[in-house]
Amino acid sequence: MAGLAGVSQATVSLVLSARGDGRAAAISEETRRRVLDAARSLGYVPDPAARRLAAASNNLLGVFSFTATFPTDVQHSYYPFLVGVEQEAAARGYDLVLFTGSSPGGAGAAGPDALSRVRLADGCLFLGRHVPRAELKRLVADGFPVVHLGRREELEGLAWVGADYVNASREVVDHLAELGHRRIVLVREDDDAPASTDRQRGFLDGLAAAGIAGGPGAVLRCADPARELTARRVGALAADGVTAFVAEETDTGAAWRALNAAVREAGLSCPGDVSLGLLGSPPADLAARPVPMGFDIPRHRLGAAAVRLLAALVAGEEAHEPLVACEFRAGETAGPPAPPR
Amino acid sequence: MAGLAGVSQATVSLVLSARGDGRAAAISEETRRRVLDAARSLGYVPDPAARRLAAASNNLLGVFSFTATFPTDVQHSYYPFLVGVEQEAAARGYDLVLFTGSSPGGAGAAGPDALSRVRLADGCLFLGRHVPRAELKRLVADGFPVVHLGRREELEGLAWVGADYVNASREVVDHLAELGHRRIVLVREDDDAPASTDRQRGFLDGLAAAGIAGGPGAVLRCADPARELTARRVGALAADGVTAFVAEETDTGAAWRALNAAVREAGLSCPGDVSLGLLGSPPADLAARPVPMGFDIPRHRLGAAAVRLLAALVAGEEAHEPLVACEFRAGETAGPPAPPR
DNA sequence: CCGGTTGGTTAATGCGCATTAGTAATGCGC
DNA sequence: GCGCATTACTAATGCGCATTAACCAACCGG
Repeated sequence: MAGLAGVSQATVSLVLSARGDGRAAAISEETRRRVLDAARSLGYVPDPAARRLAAASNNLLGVFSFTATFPTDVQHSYYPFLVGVEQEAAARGYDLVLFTGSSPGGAGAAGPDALSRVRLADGCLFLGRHVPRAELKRLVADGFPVVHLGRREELEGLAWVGADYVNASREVVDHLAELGHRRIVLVREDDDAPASTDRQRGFLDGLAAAGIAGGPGAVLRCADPARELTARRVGALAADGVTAFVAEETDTGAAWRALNAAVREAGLSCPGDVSLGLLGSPPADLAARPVPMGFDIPRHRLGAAAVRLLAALVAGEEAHEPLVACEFRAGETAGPPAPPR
Repeated sequence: MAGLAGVSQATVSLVLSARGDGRAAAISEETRRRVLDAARSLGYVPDPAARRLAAASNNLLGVFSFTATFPTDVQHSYYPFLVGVEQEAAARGYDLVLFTGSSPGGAGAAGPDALSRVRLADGCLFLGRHVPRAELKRLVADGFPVVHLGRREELEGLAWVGADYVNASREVVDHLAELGHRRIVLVREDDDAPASTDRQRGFLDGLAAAGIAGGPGAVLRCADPARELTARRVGALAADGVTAFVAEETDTGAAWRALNAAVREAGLSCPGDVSLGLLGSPPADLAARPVPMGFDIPRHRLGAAAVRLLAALVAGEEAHEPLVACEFRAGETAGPPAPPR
């Protein structure tokens, strides 16, 4: 231990774990220097496990992902989140521990104690849908700082950050309303995930704010968009006065794909005859022109927000606003409505 | 502690940390069951920090990158390596610690002790060119297990893994020779990085093996390929009997770009009039058709190899072969040479 | 010259576990 | 019935640190 090179042991601890703020502890400048020098020359570093055991903290934030953190399929990865996570963690002086949760062949994956390794860090961020509830609940119940990336309200007391789909969807409708559209239809899939219901709520809010009657016809709920959303149906709606369509974003992008196909087949031009909006980002294979009007989920900001929240929890502070605003994207698929015939 | 619910304490430890293999310790079946039941009903989980403290190894592998690990610019990131690193680490039961070395605003970034945090893990992987030599040397000298991703021979005793450019480049030439080409020219930039010289060596080896005279004209070294590699020059070479060109891969892809442009301008068709090879992967913006003949650096395998090597060092074993073979890519830019006129 | 005070340092304690030496209980042979 | 081996468990120790009470020196006012 560095104590030999210097003078004592507890002193080393006092020097190395000196809190930057507040009272600068009772250590003479000379001693401090001696200790630091010795530590450097010996390459001494306090053992994080010991630090943690001794009821302190070790400046480590865990990241536990239930799909491989670095999947081979980059498309559906958490990479964009991690960009923000890493930046924010670095800015706050934390290092990251990647718990390789259930990677292919993952080690600690199986057992019920897979999650317990996480306690090695000061707190932990969870990514992915398939987090075992029981385990997570225990962590929360034990007062271990935990933040879930993505909305997660069913679990009492679990902190989370998510994107504000309601307001973002509302902005899309606002935009269409400002352009002059009075008949707008939402195409969504038949799914009750919060991400879907949030978007619908924002959509309806937007209609209401614009003084447009929602009515049951304003939302098209399709179990199989590709089959149900035919060119004929879209054509009929357009003929009936609908001038704008909005589709929700999902993993598959089915609603958006079907909507686009139907509009094209119906012989309608996009910004000209009807305006289209996408409540999210386009799937990778449709990312090229034309850029859809809609919004982007600020994944890196979400990651950063999650770290901020986690850091606050670790520090014993209270949680703040968990919703992060999305970024409106003007795109090229929305314009003034065609004059009625 | 679960001891109360059961009978003792050390017994709990014996039960819970029972090694599956070997001698099943001296615990009666009944006691074992009692302990397990109690543990389950109390939701007891051994504190990993304490375990590590007592066991003296923490199953953590460090990853220290001198550019942000998750850069905003995904193109030039270490992401592909990390895919392999994570998989291999997971497979071996290690967790990863990301030392946010010099991320923008990084915390421990500045000080000379930035690297010493690394000792927290059982060993550490280093990515990036700008690793401070002195610090690294200290780690190595102290016997701390260190592996550098990318060739690094100047530092005595530093373990590293790298791609085998020599053999990969040679294979490219072999392929051309088999197709019947007898006059092949290498276009490279004016840089003495090992990645460049390795490729040239492999190229020359390939020529020699095919019984083709290397001669000084076989290698075109350009400080500024875009300017020096004109259509006229390429045309002249082709007229002189050169039937195949090979370009080295660099960050910018300048040599490959210039070669392609020159061939096109010279009015030469690619697999028809001349064959082209790229010693590496095409830059992202040229990744579409036509796929160049050449080789791919198996980044994820490199990452995995690095972890294997590091794990071996941690276990006190000796290092193995540091070179990882590249994958030959037939592509669409090479064919039999045009018959001489 | 003494009690009081402050600044600087250390000895001692405990975090929760793995490990090892040691104890109690039982079985076995002679 | 006594030694001796086995089996089943426990007491004790230490991992490396943070923390805290305690200690020592010097200094100060009275």
